[in-house]
Amino acid sequence: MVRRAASDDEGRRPTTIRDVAAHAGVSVATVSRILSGSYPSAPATRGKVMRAVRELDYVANANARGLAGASSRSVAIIVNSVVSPHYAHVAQGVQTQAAIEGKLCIVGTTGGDPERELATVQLMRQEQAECVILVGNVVADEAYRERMGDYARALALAGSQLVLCGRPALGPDVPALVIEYDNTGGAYAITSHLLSAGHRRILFLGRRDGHTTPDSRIAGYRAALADHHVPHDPALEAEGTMERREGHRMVRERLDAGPPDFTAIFACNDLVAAGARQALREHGLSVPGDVSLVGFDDLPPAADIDLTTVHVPHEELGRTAVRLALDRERDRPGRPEHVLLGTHIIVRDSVRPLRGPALP
Amino acid sequence: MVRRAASDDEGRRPTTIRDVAAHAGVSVATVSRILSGSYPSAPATRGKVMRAVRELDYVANANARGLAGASSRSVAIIVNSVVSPHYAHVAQGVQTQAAIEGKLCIVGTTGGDPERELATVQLMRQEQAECVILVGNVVADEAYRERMGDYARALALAGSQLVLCGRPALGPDVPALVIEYDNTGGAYAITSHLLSAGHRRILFLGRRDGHTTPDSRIAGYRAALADHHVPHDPALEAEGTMERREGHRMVRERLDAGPPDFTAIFACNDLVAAGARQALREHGLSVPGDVSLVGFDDLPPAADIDLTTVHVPHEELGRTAVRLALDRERDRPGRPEHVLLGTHIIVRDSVRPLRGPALP
DNA sequence: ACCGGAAGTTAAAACGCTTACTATGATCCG
DNA sequence: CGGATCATAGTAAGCGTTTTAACTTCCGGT
Repeated sequence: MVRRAASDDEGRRPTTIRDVAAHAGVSVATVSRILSGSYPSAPATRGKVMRAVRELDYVANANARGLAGASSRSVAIIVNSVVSPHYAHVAQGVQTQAAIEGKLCIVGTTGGDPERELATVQLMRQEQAECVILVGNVVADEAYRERMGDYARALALAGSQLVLCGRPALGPDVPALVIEYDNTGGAYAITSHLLSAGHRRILFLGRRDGHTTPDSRIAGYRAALADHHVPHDPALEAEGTMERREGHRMVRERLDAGPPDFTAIFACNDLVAAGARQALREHGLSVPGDVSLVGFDDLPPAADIDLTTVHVPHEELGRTAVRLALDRERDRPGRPEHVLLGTHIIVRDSVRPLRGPALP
Repeated sequence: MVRRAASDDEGRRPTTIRDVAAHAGVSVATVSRILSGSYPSAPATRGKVMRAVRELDYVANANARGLAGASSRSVAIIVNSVVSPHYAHVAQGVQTQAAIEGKLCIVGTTGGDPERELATVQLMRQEQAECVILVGNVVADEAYRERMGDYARALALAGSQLVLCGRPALGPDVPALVIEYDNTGGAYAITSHLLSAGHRRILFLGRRDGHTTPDSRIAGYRAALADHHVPHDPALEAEGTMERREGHRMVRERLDAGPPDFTAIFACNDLVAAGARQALREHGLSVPGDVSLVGFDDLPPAADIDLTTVHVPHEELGRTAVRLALDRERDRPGRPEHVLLGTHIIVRDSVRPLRGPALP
């Protein structure tokens, strides 16, 4: 059986537009036109062609289609990892909007490695993606910026478009769309929330100089402290990545070293907050009874642990990225090159006002 | 330099292999062969070509490449949603293995709609994906099975391959790879775990007849009850979908109606368990103090809420799907058509033994 | 009766690449 | 030293679409 199928091979080649044309008794050009729909055609012809398509179970070859002229109808998204809720939600937005626009979505992951990111961009360029969306946090290394700038130019030259999603612009002369959300503003707001509750010693979890996301969040934290005339203690800025276990580690190490010298914690994201919360409980401290805790992102773990946090419009970020990138009237004066989406606090049950005078 | 290269052509058309050939002073065939690496070539020629590629910043056109013979180098994955941890983790596995095999990954989402799923498979067929991986739970509707069977055959005919990942086979004559994990076994094991702790009235959360995943999990639950000679009370099977808020709803409605008539809960997945836990706490019941709680999946929410659950090898599922699908020695006798990956219990802190005689 | 043009259709030229098949020297054996 | 062998490189024929330009009809208007 299998052997027969294999030897039939030349006969069993997939149906092409030529087969459809022959079956319907028209030319390939007509079939192509009718299928792409963008051309007048007699109803009778149309009927014949559609029937042939159904009978032969014909599906167009996307490669040939892409080659012959029409754009490849695909958008590319590059993320660190698909399992991280942050990226997943942005990806979901991209997916949704891509589907609406009739494009499909190719995904690349980098594991946070700039080298792999660059390589993946090249891959997407090969693939003729209509736009390449880069999501998230990255090292603001100079050599890297330059290289990415080159790629942005290369993409633009090829009629594609680089989109930076949730990360700062590369430079004024780089042809890239930037869709950001207000990291600093959100961090400022939630730090103020803690300050209003009377907290003065707020531990920041996840400082990581040179990484764009933590950098802008810590900036909001510092600005809020300054505006409230609370002295800034660098010792209250713990260094670490944005992973759950890092949140756990940072708090554990701190508590192992002695009793807490803070009354509240601002974790640079919800994952870190979840880790921190676990470490606190392991040391017999409750949230918010003993320590107040806030995060950033408003992603799944937040609701589960009743965390007050900053809501980030992840899906909208992705949708906007696609929508703007595909908005092909490039010359249209109204088309923004830089979008900043707002963030806002979600109050749950992880912050308690500090009783009595709380000055250090 | 750049200006010259651009003005050489009438417009800013992207660099082609012909440009590279001209620049290097060789034929296109030579460039093609050197780039694909699958051919002997003199080191001198190779050097010239590589330099030209670098100088012109040439990247091959994947569409043309796919058209001209070489396979399209892409695998397709179709999931309900990218944000659900379950799908995300499988997708991660697919991504990883695809990257290892040098393929890229195109993703489609269906939102759980069978109609959209079918449409997306067609889209992937157009795209000439080397395999199409379908993940997860689905209604076992007969008409749907038949249509999917047709698609499986169409894909096979086109040299592609349908892979069913975490869902049951379509039928004996359907050319599809099936990668499952042991839902029933896992459910049996964790139910036994509760039974061994003395629980006799175990509430099952998430019955949904006709949906493959809940069906097979509840089957394990029932089998364990039967084997332990515990009477099976259909009233202890609450109906609902696999979402967090549904877990919350099912438990809330139950507790609103009267005091708990159960001592433990088996939620059909971790998300539902998280929702259930929240509802319990809102009613002043603690886990595991008052009620024991277990889930299924071992995904992020589980660790945060200290949930005893069944570990599912999600990533491995995705990796295996890609690996097997691309294993193109179809005739190789050893190539399995059906793989069943094992599951095992992860014990955390959400189950407490029941004291004293616990017979109903 | 003739022309201009609309409507519908077609032949054929791309699109950028891979890959038989073919050509060219250089090397080697008898 | 003639022809066979080998290592490279080139020629050209597709791959399955889209699209341009051209070609029929078939009108109504003059």
